[in-house]
Amino acid sequence: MELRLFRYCVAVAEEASFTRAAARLRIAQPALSRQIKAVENEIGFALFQRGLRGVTLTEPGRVLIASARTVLAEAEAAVQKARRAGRGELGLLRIGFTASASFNPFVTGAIRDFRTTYPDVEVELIEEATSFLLERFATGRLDVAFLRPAPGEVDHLLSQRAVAEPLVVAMPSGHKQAGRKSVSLASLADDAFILYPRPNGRALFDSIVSACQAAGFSPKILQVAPQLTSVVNLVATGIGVSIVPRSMAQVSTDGVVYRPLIHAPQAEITLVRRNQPEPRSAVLFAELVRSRASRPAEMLPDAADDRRTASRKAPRPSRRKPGKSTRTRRR
Amino acid sequence: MELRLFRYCVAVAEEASFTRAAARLRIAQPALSRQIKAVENEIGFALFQRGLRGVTLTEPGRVLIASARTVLAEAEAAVQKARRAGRGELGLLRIGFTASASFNPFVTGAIRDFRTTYPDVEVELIEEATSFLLERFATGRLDVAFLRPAPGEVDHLLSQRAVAEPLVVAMPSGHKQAGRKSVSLASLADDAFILYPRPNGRALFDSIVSACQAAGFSPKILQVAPQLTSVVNLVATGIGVSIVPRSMAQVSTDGVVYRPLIHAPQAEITLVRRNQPEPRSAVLFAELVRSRASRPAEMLPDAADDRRTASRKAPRPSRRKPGKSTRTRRR
DNA sequence: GAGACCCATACCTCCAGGGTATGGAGAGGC
DNA sequence: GCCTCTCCATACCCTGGAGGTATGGGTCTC
Repeated sequence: MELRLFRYCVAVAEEASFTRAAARLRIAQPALSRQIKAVENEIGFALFQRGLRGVTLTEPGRVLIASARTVLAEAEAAVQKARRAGRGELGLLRIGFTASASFNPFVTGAIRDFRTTYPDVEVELIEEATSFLLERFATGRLDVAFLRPAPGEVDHLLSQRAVAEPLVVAMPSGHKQAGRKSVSLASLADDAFILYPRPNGRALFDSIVSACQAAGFSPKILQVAPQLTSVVNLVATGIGVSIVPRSMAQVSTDGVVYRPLIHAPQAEITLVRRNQPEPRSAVLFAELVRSRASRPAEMLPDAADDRRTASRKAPRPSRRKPGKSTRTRRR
Repeated sequence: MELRLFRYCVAVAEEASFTRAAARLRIAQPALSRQIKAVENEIGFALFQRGLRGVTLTEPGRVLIASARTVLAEAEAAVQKARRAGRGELGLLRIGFTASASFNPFVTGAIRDFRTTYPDVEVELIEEATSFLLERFATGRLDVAFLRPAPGEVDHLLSQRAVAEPLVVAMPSGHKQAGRKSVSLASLADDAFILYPRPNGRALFDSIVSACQAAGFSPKILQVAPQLTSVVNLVATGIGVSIVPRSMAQVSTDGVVYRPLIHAPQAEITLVRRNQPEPRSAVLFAELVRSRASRPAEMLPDAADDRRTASRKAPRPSRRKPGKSTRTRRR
């Protein structure tokens, strides 16, 4: 059974006449008669009651035509949906980001912006360490990602600068420098540094270490925190200080204060995406990020909003559509 | 776009290979390649990412295949449903009956029985006077009906005897014969008779009149009741008596008593159906009625059940399926 | 009874879907 | 490094079935 036959049946039913239906279908009446007969043979029952003034539907005819209409409509809809998917307006986009990027209002704002601009694209959020994100790219399990790549780490992928933010010091509130308005790296030469493992995020690790070396010392590293958020908690215990991207200051933990660094190095967040079988939605996302990046942060209402609400209880009043979901994965 | 192309796309997606899919579809691989390419041209985007070891779906491909599967399944289901409709197991059956027949447990039992046996046949119940039912047959707006035809009235239709029941007297409870166990027609010679208009039901009217004449008198007819149920209410007012089918005794109204007639005439209910473009479900219904009619009433659990519950508040605990409905029309 | 209308049958045409042969490109084995 | 295998694409040919024309049969209308 082919859709053509469904179309013919519907036409005959609507015109209540083989002759008129054939005219509408731009085929000859005998051809139509034969095709309808073929359908009736396949069904095993007459679909039309041939009368003297046209035809009427039999009961199986009524039932078939009712279904045929929906089948035809859905077939057409399937093609349209595929086209939309081709344009990137519909489908699935897997967005990865590192824990440190997830606190950046530019990143969260871009994702939210994308979801409202393209509501039919299902967004899957994947928070993982840079190394795992890159592994996902290699195996095709990720479309775009915000991360902080080390030099050369993403040469095989398309990448574009998304946003930069200065690093700040996170220190116990009882630290001797805690009273200062800003802190120089050199003054932390004797402190223990809490960082997370270098393999999980080479770029940030290396830039912190090299900034210290530029300030004239090699940091004493207590490399114990698996997650970025646990770094802050460890700082709160007083065992050491840390250097984190400024947006981490949103995580206001009792016993931790954040202070700007004098001559602070910038930590860049890069948007990376696959280049070979690249879904169009990833291109749309990259374009959206690019246009956001070209605007100053103050002009981004979402980002500003994000910063204000970040420390509150429900930072994101997500009114999600039924049927659409934003899945989030963490390791 | 034809279903064949959907089938091809699904096969390629499932096999992840043009070669294997072609083998499964029993066509040559180049033919399949060409057809898929045609689809991709129509969509405007590649559906498959050609790799070295087979192919993978692109995003528009994923979207199309997901829809294609449901379209294919529904197309197949449409054919199956039409076949079922042809066998009478699915569709619409319009069952008519007169008011007097609607009180007969055989009739209601048969309808209920049909609904449980063929749950996918939507039953439309139409309660109208015999004359209107016959008019509906003439214009094809009815499939089967329970009625009491006058001689020759249904010769152009298929008809079969369904059930017979004796006539009984309905009289005011203060009537002088009310105390008797059974009543002879002759003893009612001086009473006024409440009947409904002859054109609405010639058969019953005529059989009552001729029974009276056989008993030696012409009834004085107060012909004022448009509905059968109002006959009973009028009897309750004390202005006269009536002769009704025994199953009407279910309508227990204060002030009315029913008494068997001595040598009571039988009132037959006939099942009538169209013969020309007859839906198969009407045949199934007629067969069901025929098999019920061949069994004695005592062996019909539904009928017995019906009689017991008829005078209660909710005579029919209709647990109807969602989506299916039993429509009822009255004039 | 002639004409109109409508669907069915008979027979012919032609193109699209399918087949065979072959090419090209990358992966893997020796 | 070359051969081979795998897999998809291209080129070209063939055939079945969809579609066209001519015509017939039945019924209603005028």
